[in-house]
Amino acid sequence: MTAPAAAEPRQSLTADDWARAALEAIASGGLDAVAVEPLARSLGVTKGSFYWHFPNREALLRAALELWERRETEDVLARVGDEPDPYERIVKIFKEANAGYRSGRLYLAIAAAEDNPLVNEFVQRVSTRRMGYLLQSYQALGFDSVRAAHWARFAYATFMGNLQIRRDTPEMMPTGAAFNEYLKLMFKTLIPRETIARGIGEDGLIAAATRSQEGGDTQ
Amino acid sequence: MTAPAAAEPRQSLTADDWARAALEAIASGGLDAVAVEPLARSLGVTKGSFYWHFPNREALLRAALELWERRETEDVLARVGDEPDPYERIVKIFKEANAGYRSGRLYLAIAAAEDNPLVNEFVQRVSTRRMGYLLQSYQALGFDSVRAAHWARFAYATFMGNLQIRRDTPEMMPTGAAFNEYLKLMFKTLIPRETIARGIGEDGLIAAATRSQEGGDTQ
DNA sequence: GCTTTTCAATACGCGCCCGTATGGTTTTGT
DNA sequence: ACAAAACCATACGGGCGCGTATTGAAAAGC
Repeated sequence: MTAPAAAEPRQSLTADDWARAALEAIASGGLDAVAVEPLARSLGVTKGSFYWHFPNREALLRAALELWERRETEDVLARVGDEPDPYERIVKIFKEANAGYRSGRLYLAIAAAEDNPLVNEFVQRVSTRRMGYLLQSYQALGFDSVRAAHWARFAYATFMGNLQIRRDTPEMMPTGAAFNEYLKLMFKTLIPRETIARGIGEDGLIAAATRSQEGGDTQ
Repeated sequence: MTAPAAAEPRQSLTADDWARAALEAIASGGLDAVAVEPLARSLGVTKGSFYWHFPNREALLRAALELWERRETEDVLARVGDEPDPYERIVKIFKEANAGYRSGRLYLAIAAAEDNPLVNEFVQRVSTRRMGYLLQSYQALGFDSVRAAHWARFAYATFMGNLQIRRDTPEMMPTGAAFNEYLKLMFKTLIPRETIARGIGEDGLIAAATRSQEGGDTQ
């Protein structure tokens, strides 16, 4: 613990190395942690390197956000893109989002700087795309677009909130079997699959919602 | 638009004035916006004033957080503390949290800096207290503590997520009648009434619950 | 009336970050 | 082998925020 340490620069840094480091910095220190000199130190180089790869700090920020957006969409697509069953698709999205703590933190950290117009632009796109998946899935479950939008928003809000809870008050989150129970409860509640067969009426929704709590909750 | 403008300092500033200004700053610029010199400018004075009222920046931050915690608990207590019906209590918490956009922004801004130990301490307390209300309410609805914890967490996550959506992608949030529909959907889903009839068996509660379904009044 | 106390302006040094300028070293092409 | 390009170090000026020191002026106490 003598100095901030310096990872040896294997060969020669690329712009992408800087972008990755910037994302790392955001995840653990927020948007303001994207500072040229500290990043240079953590990469074991000096500013001289940076200003060869980028014209200024904002360019780095943009590169980092682009990397983030790419990863985000690729990941989601790769994991749930080919799932045919809409129910399972929603489940996968949920689990994926609830499992990857790291990416969750990153999302929250970036979203926290939504006042920055550049950041806001990216958050907008990523959020819209994610919500789009959910919307499609709920429509595939048989909901008309209005109700699908409500349920999709509901589900999205819930998992965003879970991320927040996980970050801010981890003790509130159950672990092990209890966590699985919690997940199951949310699935049953947020994905009323009976609605498809039963036709879509107000009563159907209520039935689906209420029934969700008495199902066998073993394991 | 010549300078950042300066609100005239009515009389003489108090420590509380500074704390209020600091909270304002957090709401619109994040934790880092709590900076002595900028705040002094916005208050129409100089640092000389600040360092009479506070020993340093951290003291201001603490004062702001204390003010926040006080407001937060007072507000919640004042609005839903005396509501006897647990169903209505949950509804009120939800509506309150979903209506006050300002306080929501503030919460998110503060929580975004949970890496700061001081901040984390306060977030912890406020979150725990809020969650406590929900937990009690669900227990009053007839759930055993495990299930009540699950439902409370679920509801809390959902409304935290709604805050986030409202801040980051406001277009996703419906307005007017559609918003009331959305709220109703969440109420019906997150506050299962069946348990009331099964558990406590108070007819009055059921009446109150059904009554609340039609009075959607949250702009 | 005069002294304290209260509140605030001004001036200074420090640290940290940005961006530029300039030069140095290592690779690559031929 | 030599020039060009890629990559990085060092040094500088400027901005901005923190904290201290010192002085100044209005209100309160006696």
